Amino acid sequence: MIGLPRGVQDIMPSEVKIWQFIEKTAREIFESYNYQEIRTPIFEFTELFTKGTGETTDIVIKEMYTFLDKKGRSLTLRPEGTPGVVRAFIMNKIYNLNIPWKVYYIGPMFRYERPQAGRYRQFHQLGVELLGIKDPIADFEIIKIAVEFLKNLNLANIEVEINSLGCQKCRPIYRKALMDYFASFKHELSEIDKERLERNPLRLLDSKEEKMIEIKEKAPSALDYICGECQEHFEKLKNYLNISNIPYKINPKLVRGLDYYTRTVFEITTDILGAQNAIVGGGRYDNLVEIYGGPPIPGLGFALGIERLILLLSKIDLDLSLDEKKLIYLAIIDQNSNNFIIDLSEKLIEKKYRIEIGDPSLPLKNHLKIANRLKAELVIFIDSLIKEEKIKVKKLKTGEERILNIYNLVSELEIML
RNA sequence: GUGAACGUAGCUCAGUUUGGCAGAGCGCUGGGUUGUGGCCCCAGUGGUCGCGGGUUCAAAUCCCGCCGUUCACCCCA
Repeated sequence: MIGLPRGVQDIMPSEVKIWQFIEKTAREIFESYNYQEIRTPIFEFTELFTKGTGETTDIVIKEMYTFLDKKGRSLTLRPEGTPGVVRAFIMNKIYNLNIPWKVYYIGPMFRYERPQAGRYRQFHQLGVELLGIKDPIADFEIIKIAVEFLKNLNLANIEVEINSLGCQKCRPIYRKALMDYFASFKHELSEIDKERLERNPLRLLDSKEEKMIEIKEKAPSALDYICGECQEHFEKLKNYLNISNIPYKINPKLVRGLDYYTRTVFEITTDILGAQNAIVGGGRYDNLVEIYGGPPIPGLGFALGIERLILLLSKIDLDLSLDEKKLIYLAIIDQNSNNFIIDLSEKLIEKKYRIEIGDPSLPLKNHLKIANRLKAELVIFIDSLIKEEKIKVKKLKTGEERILNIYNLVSELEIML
């Protein structure tokens, strides 16, 4: 038997309902805030991610599925959604006519990591991006949409954490302060952390190594170093959150693993997912459009892991069968009724029923067994009665049976249901 | 990439400590009962014990390698 590569999986029919429910809810919420869906390619030039996501990030250093195509071009399966969206924004010159630009996406992402619960090599993200608004009301809107979405899925036990990483002007000052601070502990740092210190000292803040937890406790906080404008931006965001009663926690140690973030970063976490506690992550990226060679247009967004969401939802009871169409099982006993069966099937489907056409070679008993297993509401017996233009119908729940005239069959069925 | 646990029927798992005929429940198939399905009763079906190698008279069981899953680290969604 040929198996499956590590970290990828089938989403089988029995589990697809929850996916559809999540996607439907997402579309409803996002579109009610006037976001439109965008579908970008699953692979892009590798450069898009090295430049955008960042050379110092773990994603780029060790997690990308990168390969050469037949002409020797370096391509990469997208590890996250934002770079593709921003690329599309620039390539299609949206900034000339259509900002702010509000889009969302749903689709697979790929990262070469050791799989764990809620973490796979092919996983699915649902993300929202907003380009062209500098005002903190945009930061608020993005967080609000994420919270609203989770609320609509009946998720409790979630916490919003926010932080500000400053802008191009003040970030270097903070970066310097962090380097100076950690440099004094240099002899205590692990090899990886020493390297981080040089390349991206912000990343040291979410290290979970025992020594680091202690050291970083007293590390300088970004909020003390950011400039006046960034301070004001952050204050305004907090104010919006207060007004709309979205509870949040300021986490000065919250940094994110992508290089392009500026100012606001946020995460929505839960305590019931073990180490994979981040369910939503996002932030502002005011320089990314420029990094890709576009005009100076600010942007921000969030992404959410669908597999993790499903893991969370599996802990609460959800009835997803409510909006299903009612199932009618056609038990074919008389083999010479093809015309009638085809005609009846079409009529039932037109009336928004689901139908299951039973295997005509089965005995009556098996038809009922299968109909019961499929949770059919009604079984229609197509047997010798058809010669008298009559047909027998059984309601499975009550066992009630009726003989109906074929001419007003469909309307009689509605009465039985 | 590091450390640990695990992998037995379609599913959930027992059996591994101390090597000795491959097991249970659910499901599935057939039968009985029921007005013809569900409930109940009876019977049957189902396995390369993850894969490969080694030790042994004998391996699901002990040893080694590989693959996969899970948990933690790393990191992130």
